[in-house]
Amino acid sequence: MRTGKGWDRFYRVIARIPRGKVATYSQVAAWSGAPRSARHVGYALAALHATGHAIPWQRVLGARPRGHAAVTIKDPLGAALQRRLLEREGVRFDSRERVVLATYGWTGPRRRK
DNA sequence: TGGATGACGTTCT
DNA sequence: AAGAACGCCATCC
Repeated sequence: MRTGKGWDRFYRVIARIPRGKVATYSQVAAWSGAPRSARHVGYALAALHATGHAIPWQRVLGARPRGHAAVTIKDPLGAALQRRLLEREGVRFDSRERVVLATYGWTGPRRRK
């Protein structure tokens, strides 16, 4: 991608999110070492379109109150795709189109063992 | 070089 | 409770 390595940190964390689990933009930012840069995680993911990536972008959602997360992609088609991809791997959305992090949230990268 | 831009998040109305 | 207003800050142009 034409944006530089600044976003590789985000991609590295996102690439480790297990299938069937999700993380929020702010969590990815924090686990990448840039705790105030949640926006840039989304910005970095938007840039993936051109790269022929292998990043599980669909596993990153926007934070919501009470331990929930939701799709925040503005483009309706992209949003529908994200939800479809997640449901395909077992993530369930509630009646308000939100995901319960207690069930599907990734707990973050493990410290070296 | 500086201002605009956002797949965000929190606080204030 | 819903929506507007900010704060954030790497990248773009």
